[in-house]
Amino acid sequence: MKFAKVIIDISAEQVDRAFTYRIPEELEDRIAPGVRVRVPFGNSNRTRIGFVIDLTDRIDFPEDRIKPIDSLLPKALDTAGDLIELAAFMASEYGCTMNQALQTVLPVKRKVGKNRRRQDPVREIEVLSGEAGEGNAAEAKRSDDETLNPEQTAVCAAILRENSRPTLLYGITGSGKTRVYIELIRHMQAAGKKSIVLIPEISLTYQTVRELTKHLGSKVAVMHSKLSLGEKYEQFQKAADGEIDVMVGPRSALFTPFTDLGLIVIDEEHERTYQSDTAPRYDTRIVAAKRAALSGARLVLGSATPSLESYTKALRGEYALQTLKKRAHPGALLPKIHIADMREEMEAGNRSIFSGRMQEMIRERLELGEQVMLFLNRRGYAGFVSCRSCGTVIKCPHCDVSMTAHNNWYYNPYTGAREAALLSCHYCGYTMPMPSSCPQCGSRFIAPFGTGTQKLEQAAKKMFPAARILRMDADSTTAKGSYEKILSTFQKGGADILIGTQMIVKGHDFPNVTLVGIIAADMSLNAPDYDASERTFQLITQAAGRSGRGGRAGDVVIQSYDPSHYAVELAARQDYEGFYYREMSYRKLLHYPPDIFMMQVRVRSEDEALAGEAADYAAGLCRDSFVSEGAVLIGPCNEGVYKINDNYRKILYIKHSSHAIIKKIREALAEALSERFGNRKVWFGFDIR
DNA sequence: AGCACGCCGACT
DNA sequence: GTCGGCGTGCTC
Repeated sequence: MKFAKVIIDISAEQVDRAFTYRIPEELEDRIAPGVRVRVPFGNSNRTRIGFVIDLTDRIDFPEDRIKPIDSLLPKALDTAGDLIELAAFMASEYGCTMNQALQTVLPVKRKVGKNRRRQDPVREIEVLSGEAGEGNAAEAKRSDDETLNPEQTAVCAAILRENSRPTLLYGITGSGKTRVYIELIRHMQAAGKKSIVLIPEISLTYQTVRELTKHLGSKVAVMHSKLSLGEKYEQFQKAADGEIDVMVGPRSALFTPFTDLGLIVIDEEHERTYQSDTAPRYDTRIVAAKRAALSGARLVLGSATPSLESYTKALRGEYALQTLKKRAHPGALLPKIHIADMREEMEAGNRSIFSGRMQEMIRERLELGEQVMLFLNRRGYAGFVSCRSCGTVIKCPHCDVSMTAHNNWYYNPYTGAREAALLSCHYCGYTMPMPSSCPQCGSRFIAPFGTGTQKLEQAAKKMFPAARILRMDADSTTAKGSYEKILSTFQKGGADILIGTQMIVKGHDFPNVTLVGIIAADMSLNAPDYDASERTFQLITQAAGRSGRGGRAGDVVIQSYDPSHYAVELAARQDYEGFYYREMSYRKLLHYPPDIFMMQVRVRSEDEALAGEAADYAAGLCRDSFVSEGAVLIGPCNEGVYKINDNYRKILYIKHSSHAIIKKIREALAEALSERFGNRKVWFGFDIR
């Protein structure tokens, strides 16, 4: 092969195509798809870096104008050819440049810096689990039995039989999904094949990781989000060198350069972290399905609360569906769930954060020397507005999502309190003044909902002065290793109450926790997103699963201003199917995903007028050209937080029932917008759900 | 993204 | 007359 197709490392559409370069003889045997090279580029022959994506003998460009590759970048990693095809898929699926896709898919060698101390992530987890003491020993005993129960065996066999479709593994909490993964991985190891296990976040699921490393030993490598780029590269290097069989890690671990991949597992597939928030904004589940197809690997998506999207695909037959309905340890009891109606509490004169039931049960646990977890699912900065007397939440008349109070607070001269002056809708931009009394019942106790974990901690300290309280949230875990410190302190019995945001509800096993309190189930229920109910159902179901794992049945108290809401009720009953059908009927009625496809078009500019002009232009294009094709346009309007970093942010939504058409619309829009605004300081982003 | 070419305003 | 503005177009 005398020539190489090279993508230049510049993320601009105009140069995002393959350029042909001559391969100098001395480099002939070292140039392969996936390697990075230095090449002369442009009029001035400036040296630029590029990715080789293909080798060829035939050229479609005058030979005398073809320049030679300058040199090879040191220590380039041998890459599975599949990964380049995967990058091409991502570029087309998510409308990013090939360069961006390659940057995401191909590990780039960086200096191993900063976190050098942390040599072996697996050992780090072992150290942590060692500290956990008896809890760990007890768990080891429980999982000693290597045999699967009949249900798990059947599921494994069915997954292995499924050779073209991904499998959705719906298994209730405690049904032993991890055991199934381990069995599948062993099967692959026996066949000489490699496995990738994706998890939402190491710190949140270290128990799953521990189980995997314990059963699969030294052939497992673990990546986590605190690894430097250099360290990630080192892990990838091990995979490329065949030193390991299994890679466990967050979504970027999907791109582990295994050449003989047999299995991809996505654990807790409903988690939002599987959606990338930087370009290319890919959905790990979609890209994983592509990678599995390209390399003939099995894909398993596991969850106790599958995303509506995945369950819908399973029902349509696009995914195979396997279920685990039995708890793996017959002794393990489901927790008892109590719902506290906060409106009644209000009526009875209780204005504290804790319902009478919650106070009573916390006291009881403290006396018994058992532990309590209090969970507050605070989301975002924007607060919804609700009536403390009747539970009414102010909603947008056009969108059926909560109105939010944000960024426009004022100090009420009568009460001295900071209050919202204006409410607006996240979706259509409709605004209304903050009402002074409840439109439903007239109560004056109507206010933005804003309880935070710090406030909860203070209240708990005041109410239970003798209790030792730990708080874990984004603010208290910024320091390295602080997660682990808080968790291991709590696990060793160093505190009675652990207060936290959603990070405390995931996959931890605290045998002495016999009470889980969900302080405000309505918090996520009234987030201004169409999937707020789904998120709430998932959180409550997962949180409830935390209580009483040590052989005793635990209790869960759910506090809500809207306790009859189906998400709360069905989560309390652990009724996933019931929730699925109920929520799907709502999505169908209002035309939200996964019933249809919805594209977000985001517009940003430091120039407010330009942002507005660009958003209006995009909307105009859509009305002129796509509405006739059945597309529905919503907006444009200001984003929930209109200005960030001096950038004004506009958003519009385009809905369509066909994925192919919505992609076509994205391409047409992207082209027309770059034609019109390409040289102006405005940025566009597209995102299809 | 850069860099050159190219065609119109105020300056040594 | 020339220096320089940034609009348009190309990069193997």
